[in-house]
Amino acid sequence: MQQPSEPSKPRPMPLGPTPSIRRLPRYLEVLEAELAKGHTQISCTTIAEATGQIAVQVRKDLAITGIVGRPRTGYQIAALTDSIKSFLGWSDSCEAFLIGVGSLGRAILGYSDFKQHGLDIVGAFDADPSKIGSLVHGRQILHPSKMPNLARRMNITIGVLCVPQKFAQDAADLMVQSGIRAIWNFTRPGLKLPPGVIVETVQLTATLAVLTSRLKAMPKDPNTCIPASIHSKNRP
Amino acid sequence: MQQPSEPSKPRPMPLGPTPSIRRLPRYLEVLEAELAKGHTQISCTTIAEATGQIAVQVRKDLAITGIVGRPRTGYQIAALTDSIKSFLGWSDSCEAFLIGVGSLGRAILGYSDFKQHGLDIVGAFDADPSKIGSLVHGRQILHPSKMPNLARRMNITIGVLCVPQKFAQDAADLMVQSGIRAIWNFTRPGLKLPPGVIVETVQLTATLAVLTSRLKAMPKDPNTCIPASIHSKNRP
DNA sequence: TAGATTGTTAATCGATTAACAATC
DNA sequence: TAGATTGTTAATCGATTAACAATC
Repeated sequence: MQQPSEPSKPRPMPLGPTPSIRRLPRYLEVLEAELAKGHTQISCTTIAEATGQIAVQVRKDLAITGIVGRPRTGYQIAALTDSIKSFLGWSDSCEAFLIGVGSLGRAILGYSDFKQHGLDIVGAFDADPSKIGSLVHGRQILHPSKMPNLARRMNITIGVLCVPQKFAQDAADLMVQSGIRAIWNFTRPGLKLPPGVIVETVQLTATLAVLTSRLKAMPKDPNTCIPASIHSKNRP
Repeated sequence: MQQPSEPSKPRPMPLGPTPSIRRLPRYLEVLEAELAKGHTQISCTTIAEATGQIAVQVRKDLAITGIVGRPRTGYQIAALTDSIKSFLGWSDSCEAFLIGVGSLGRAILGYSDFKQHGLDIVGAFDADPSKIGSLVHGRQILHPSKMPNLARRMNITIGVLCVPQKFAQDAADLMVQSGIRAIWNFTRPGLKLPPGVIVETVQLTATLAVLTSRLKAMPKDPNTCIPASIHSKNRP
């Protein structure tokens, strides 16, 4: 699969299909659990069972990371973990800045798991004077005007955007000016950004829409989410 | 499209494809903005431009809600809004309970926008004795043991699951015992639930994986997220 | 060896996009 | 009327699944 014949040429880095990439973090969790059980090898069948998928899909997903398994034995857990992390850019956690320390920004700052998942938020910014200087989960809040210099000095390439909607475009512009090239966007989609800057927008309302519409479409109590009575299975 | 010939028969409620459903909330935002501008009519072309899509897709997406437009004029904004909200189950916001008032749970409780998006969190639970009784964004935190009775009394059908991973299955079981039939899950996927209970899992690490892997695959600075120098465009 | 598992090619499935007649 | 827009059928595209030879 990988042909390391010309290591000097800047190879066209494989992108990989989005659905596969989205499944990779889940596989990492399974690998960690299996390693904790004392196993060193794992097969696609095992991963598939643990994640509720079929083995072929797991195999295809793993293949995009460049890993090569062995028939009969499967994959070395350690090597597979490295391969996935390397592909995702999670080998060393990237340093990131966060702007907008409202309740969501605060929650993200407090979610320490991200450090294992490629993201280490090393700076937090907010324009609210009453917040500046205060500590939130160990980070001192700075004024956004400090971002450009600091980001360039620290070579920050990832920004987490959590400001209120009306400040979203300005804050994104500031990130771009600061040399940030990838934005994890918790504001609405539709930011105008120069080419070469990557955005991933988290739309919580999209998943909420799926949940509520499926609930509404359920066989029982079809037209409302406040059923007349939960127990009246067969009304006359 | 809609043939209201047999209103008494419990019609097989249309489900609709997930990608379309995920886009509907975004259209609602556009409709609200257009209404604020004083418009009463809107075409798919306009919605498509505002959301960065093509008109046919918007039309197909809107069609799943049952709305019928008029050639030349498009759709009545008010009627379209109602149709989307009705399809999503957002006409009246559903009352929901949240369990796990850590930093993420706190953020969700504080995010008042959800009330416009079909979700009104009217109860918050946490097993931590130091939290019980305290107010978080206007809700008093209760012990989880109070959930079953309260949920049945209030006919709660939606639960928001924000507990630490190790308590996830127990908390989900408690929700099911409480009569909750749809779970918005912020813990890891893989909850074991009886048939008929709907789960939507929010995997922030999945979107983070897409962001970091795309960044890693960018033409500039391909193999690291800490570039040697941002300004050295053409190194010799 | 036999059998489980891999990697890969082909078939299926579903969503997106294109094409176009119908309509206001 | 002419032209923009809708609803719908057909074509394309991409992802998932099935089938199978290769391998340890």
